[in-house]
Amino acid sequence: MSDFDLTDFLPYLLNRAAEKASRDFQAVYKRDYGMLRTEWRVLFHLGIYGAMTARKICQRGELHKTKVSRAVAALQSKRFLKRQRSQIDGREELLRLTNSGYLVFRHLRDQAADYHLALAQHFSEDEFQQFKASLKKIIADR
Amino acid sequence: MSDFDLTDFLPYLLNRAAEKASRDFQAVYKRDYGMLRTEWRVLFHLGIYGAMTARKICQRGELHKTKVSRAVAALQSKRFLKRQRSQIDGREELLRLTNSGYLVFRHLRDQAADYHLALAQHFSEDEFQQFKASLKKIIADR
DNA sequence: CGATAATAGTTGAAAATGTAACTATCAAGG
DNA sequence: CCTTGATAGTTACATTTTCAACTATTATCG
Repeated sequence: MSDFDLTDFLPYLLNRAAEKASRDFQAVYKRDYGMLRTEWRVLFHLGIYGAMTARKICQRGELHKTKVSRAVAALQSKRFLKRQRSQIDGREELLRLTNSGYLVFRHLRDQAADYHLALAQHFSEDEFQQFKASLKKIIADR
Repeated sequence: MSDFDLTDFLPYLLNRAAEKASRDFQAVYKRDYGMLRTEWRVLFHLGIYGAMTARKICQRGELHKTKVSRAVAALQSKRFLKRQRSQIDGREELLRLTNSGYLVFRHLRDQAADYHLALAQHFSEDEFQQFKASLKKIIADR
């Protein structure tokens, strides 16, 4: 019918691979903590890089501020983080994980590391490095 | 705070790369034809592989049947495809692009090829082949 | 044949997302 | 200071997606 090969079209491949990886890993944070993808991302940003404002999370993760705003509200209602209004700039809030939020982060971080390792099994060390480098090229491309 | 590197976590990288590629290419089919991602996928399946049932599209593209059902309805209302109830199995419908649907497919296929080429520019031939092979590994992994 | 189960596809309600408009605070120039 | 414009974050509304229940048809097996 046509010689265009869908299974070679990069956006299609990327989407299917991402959907698959997301579904697999989502199973963990959704089942165990009822979290959504953006909540997971926010939790990880705070867990890894420490307390920061929502704006910083938006910048670092290229997430829209409404997504982050909702994720923060959800994480707060689960008591995984606290907000602290800045004394210097009254618009900003510093977001900081609570103890239980940090425990959850560590649990999920370990699960993530396990899953990452399981995926890496499919590749040689070189292949895997190159694969990640290629993905970063796509992301970095403005 | 933690030595886990988010920017090296494969599901995260995959998601960001996929989001970026999707956003870029979505601009074309959304702007020109008001189509959604699943509509685009269904159109491409029919354009490339010829007429088939919704069920086949679900299987081939790993799409949920409600998504496909709604995409088919949308494409039909745009007059891009026709349905034909099977004589053999009264539950099935054969989906077939109309002439205008096929024209749209060809236009988008060309745009896709262009975009694909633009992405490929960032890689050597070998890198690009390897990149696609890696993505296929992820997808194929059951 | 007739009951039960399976399959193709649709639909409605709930959840999630995107877009734009909104509040509150800060910055800069006159 | 005071007006205008920018920024941090929230909210409302429309669009999409997901999940489960539904209809209609075919398959299986006593």
